[in-house]
Amino acid sequence: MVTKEPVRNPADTDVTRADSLAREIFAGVANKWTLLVINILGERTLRFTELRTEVGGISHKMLTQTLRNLERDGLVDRTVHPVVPPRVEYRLTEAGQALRNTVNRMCEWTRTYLDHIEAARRRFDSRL
Amino acid sequence: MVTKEPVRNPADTDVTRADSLAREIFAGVANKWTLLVINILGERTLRFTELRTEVGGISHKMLTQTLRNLERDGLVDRTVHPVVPPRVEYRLTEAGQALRNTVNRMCEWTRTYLDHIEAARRRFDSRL
DNA sequence: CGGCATCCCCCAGGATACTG
DNA sequence: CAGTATCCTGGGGGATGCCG
Repeated sequence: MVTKEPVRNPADTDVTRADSLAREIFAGVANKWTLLVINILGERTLRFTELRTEVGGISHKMLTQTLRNLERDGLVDRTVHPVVPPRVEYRLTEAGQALRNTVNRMCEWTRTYLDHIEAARRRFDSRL
Repeated sequence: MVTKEPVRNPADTDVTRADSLAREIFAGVANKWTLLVINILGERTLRFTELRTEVGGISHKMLTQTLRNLERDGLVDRTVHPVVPPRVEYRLTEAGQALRNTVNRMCEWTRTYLDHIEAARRRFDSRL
């Protein structure tokens, strides 16, 4: 007799625990380059170089690395067109799109609180 | 003649630009420790040590540093009770709460796609 | 064009310790 | 208990170069 859906050990799904799988995944995704790339890759399909120019300031190396991780986690699809010069296209998978929704909110949040934060900083810095 | 609300230079609000204010703020917030701390500080008010134990794996130094940044940006309020031993309490401001909403979604996303991602990784790793 | 490897530097971030 | 400072190491991340 087996449990059909072997329910995951709750310890794995707890972002709070330093050694949980959830934490591992969360930490892997929670960094600026990953989130920015996901944000740029909206509904669109983009080539490597397009991505590179759209994500301001990202280096060739970091973009490659970020994309490999995203591909490995199944958040982006990578399509290689067998032509010369090579044409490689990236687009979000369904899982990637889902994450993108949250990233979008984060970007909106940034815009919404820009002034607020800038003001808070001035206040904080100008007292002592 | 002045414009009443000096509309912000669009360049400042574009997360995409490497040198925009939006990017600066986004990048400052888009890292695991900051997001985890914000997530833990839900509606609750927590003391330093409580936070320390609730955010598994964070070092004393990183927690201090993260909290200072959040305080500076006006995302958390810091209350010092003049007693000995000191009692310092942290809670999210309205801006912090707003950000927390997006962080929560990100945590939920992590749980939702745990298996999905784990499977994708196995597939990716096991070919070549 | 896109991937991968190499070199290298700088700083994120941990460990430790002293103050109020 | 909380904050600050110092020390020190690993690895994040840039620059460059060479292949397919």
